Amino acid sequence: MSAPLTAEIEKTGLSELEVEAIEMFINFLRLIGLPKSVGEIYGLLFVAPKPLAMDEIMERLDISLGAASQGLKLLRSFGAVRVVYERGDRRDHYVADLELSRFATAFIKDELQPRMDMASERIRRMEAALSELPPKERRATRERIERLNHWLNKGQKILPWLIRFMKF
Amino acid sequence: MSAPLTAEIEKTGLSELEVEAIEMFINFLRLIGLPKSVGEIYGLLFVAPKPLAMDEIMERLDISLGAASQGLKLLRSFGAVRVVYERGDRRDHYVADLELSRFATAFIKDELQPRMDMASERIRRMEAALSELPPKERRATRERIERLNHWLNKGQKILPWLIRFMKF
DNA sequence: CATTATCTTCATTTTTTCTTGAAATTGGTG
DNA sequence: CACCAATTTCAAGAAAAAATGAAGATAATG
Repeated sequence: MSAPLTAEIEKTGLSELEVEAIEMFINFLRLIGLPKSVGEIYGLLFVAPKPLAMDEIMERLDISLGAASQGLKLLRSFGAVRVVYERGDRRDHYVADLELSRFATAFIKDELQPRMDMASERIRRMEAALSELPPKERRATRERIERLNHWLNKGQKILPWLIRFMKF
Repeated sequence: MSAPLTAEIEKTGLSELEVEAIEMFINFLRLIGLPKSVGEIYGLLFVAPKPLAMDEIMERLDISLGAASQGLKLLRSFGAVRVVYERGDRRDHYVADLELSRFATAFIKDELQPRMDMASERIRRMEAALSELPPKERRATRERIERLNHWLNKGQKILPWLIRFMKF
């Protein structure tokens, strides 16, 4: 097999640059619970020199119609991807929003904050359940619950700060 | 079905307090990619008034030998759980370390930092691959890679700070 | 040092999550 | 307004992750 003259990787039809970007985003987005296909799509769009239509994305990444549609829908919902209209083409075209903090804020909003709210309620219920405990265990258990509460508050405090930091 | 006289929930053998703690930790630890069984174990130990042996954990949570052994191994590796010796009992007994920051630091060390290191290398390779690009696209692409780099540095900067904040 | 309780490992099974693609829907176009 | 390209949805299939438990390893005890 001869070395390619361009950066195209024959087998995949993706340049080395694209492959690196795609793999990077697969890795990072997986960290916040997003499926591989979503990382692929965002990675491809992140380095794309021009807006891509869904069928181009499907073809270049070799993913299904459904994965492309659902992945783009999710990325749109995060604001991580935007639709741009290309004159003379019926298809929607997509560009990456380069503001990576969108992923973090979406994660906080969709995953972290709801769990923290639930945790607050749980802590309240745990405090109520303390009375059912043998008196001997009460003090130590109350302290542990207090510690949970402390952590939760700390988390709640740092989140807005973190968001601001990420947005620069 | 009559209301239980104690806090024991007949069906599960777990008190309401324990159930709340367990569910809370299942939820939070899942966020950092840990399986349900690990959250269950830590949650149970977090509110346990005394050290528990592995077989007690298995029985109370109704999980398998393997899940208990592997979960405890992982938690030990994080420092989230410690072994204490109970005189006159051959079994290892476990207590939760209450310092929740251990999970965060383990996550950073095991998941986040390695990916950041990989990303650094990728960015270097992407910069090298720029030369293969049509000159027209180079500037814009270089800027995007630069933006990735910027984010990565920002991340690297904030991590030690975050860790310190969590440890108080 | 043989016995036995305890614990770990790992091949298999189960469960969960992700992807696929056909069918239904939408919306632009002639 | 009928057509058809583009997109969404979702039931079924595939892949990945987690749980199980038997077999093997370890270590305490008499």
